[in-house]
Amino acid sequence: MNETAYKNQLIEYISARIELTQKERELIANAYSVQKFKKKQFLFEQGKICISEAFVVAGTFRIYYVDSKGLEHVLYFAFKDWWAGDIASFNSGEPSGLAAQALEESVALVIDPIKKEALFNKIPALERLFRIITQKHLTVLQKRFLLTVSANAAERYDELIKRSPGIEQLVPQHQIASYLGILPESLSRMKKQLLT
Amino acid sequence: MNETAYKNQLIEYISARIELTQKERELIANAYSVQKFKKKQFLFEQGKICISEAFVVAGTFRIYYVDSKGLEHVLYFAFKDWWAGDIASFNSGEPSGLAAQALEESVALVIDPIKKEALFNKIPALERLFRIITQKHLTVLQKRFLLTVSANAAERYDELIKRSPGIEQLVPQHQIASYLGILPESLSRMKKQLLT
DNA sequence: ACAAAACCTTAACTTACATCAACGATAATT
DNA sequence: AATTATCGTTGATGTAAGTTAAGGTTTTGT
Repeated sequence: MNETAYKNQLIEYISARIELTQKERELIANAYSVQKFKKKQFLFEQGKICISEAFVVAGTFRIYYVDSKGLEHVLYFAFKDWWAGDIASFNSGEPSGLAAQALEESVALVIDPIKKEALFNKIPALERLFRIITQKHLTVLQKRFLLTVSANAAERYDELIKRSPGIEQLVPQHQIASYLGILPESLSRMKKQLLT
Repeated sequence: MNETAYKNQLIEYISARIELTQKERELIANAYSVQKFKKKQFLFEQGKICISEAFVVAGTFRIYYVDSKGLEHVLYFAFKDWWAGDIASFNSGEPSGLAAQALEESVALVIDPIKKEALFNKIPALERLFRIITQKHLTVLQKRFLLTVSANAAERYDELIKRSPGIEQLVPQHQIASYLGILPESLSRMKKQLLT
């Protein structure tokens, strides 16, 4: 697959949501750059400034946080056609509290804050689209938070499997445990119990 | 305090962030309506469509979720100069998963989705401001989520007291427990232990 | 092809917080 | 002022998930 094909994937994603002229398509395609990632390679790292916002076109990333005790917590997985970034760092220029790492060979379209700002000024409808995307992300995170505080690990596991069937083929089990907020040992135990 | 004074509070909040002409100030002041709330009165209710987005000018609201077991979980408190709403329901027209209730006599400036959309079209800079506010809300929720999964109740309590000193004078202790994700009994016990 | 990582499972033990129940102190309502 | 809710505390007991440790399997890199 060549660069143009990857970029067309983003153009399709955007033009399914807002109207784009040919000129605007070119502006967008030129603003983003194609980046390939080997397994375990980072899109951005915790503690460094995140100047990469990415649209995943192939593969999978895990976006996670390492706490003060050294434990990792997966905030979300980014699959094909998802966005990956640290909004806080990307917009403020402060060091990121998150890291994003490829779980397999992956490809992403990446933009930096300056180019994104310039795009917004040239294509106002894009700014509106990103406002709506951010709202959507907020509602998803809100649901995730409320589920985390109101349901136990087995219920959260059920919900994940329902919402993302096939995720167990894409993501190692200890990463799923980290997403659920439990240890791999606990997930293993839980799955054994669910069988009975 | 009269209605104009309340509306000026919002105008000040906005004009501290973006430039506003006199005409735009009037447009904003006319789009919002002043609503007074008695203790325990609802700004919006879970299960009903939320067509109210509010800027709190006096008092305090709790925004919370009632889970399938009937337990309440406080998502956040909205104090003076904070926003309160359910973005998901407000924007989609679907029933709200949240409720917002006044914890004391309170006053809020309220707008509905149609008037807000109209305002955005008349004042494009306002749309940009709300994109930034939504991003900010997302980063706050993200921090709250990561703290919830990585720290124990005592650490979360410390963080809350540091971030919102004086909150214990404003909000009853069982609401703080609900915000922390523990039962009132656990918070009571915890505070006793912290004293030793 | 082999060694080294990475990953998964099981078991015994520990811990943070929930649950259930009872009681005193405030605050709201008539 | 009296009555009723609401709120905070304490104690005994229960439980989901963490911790530690070990062994087996699969994947990766050279």
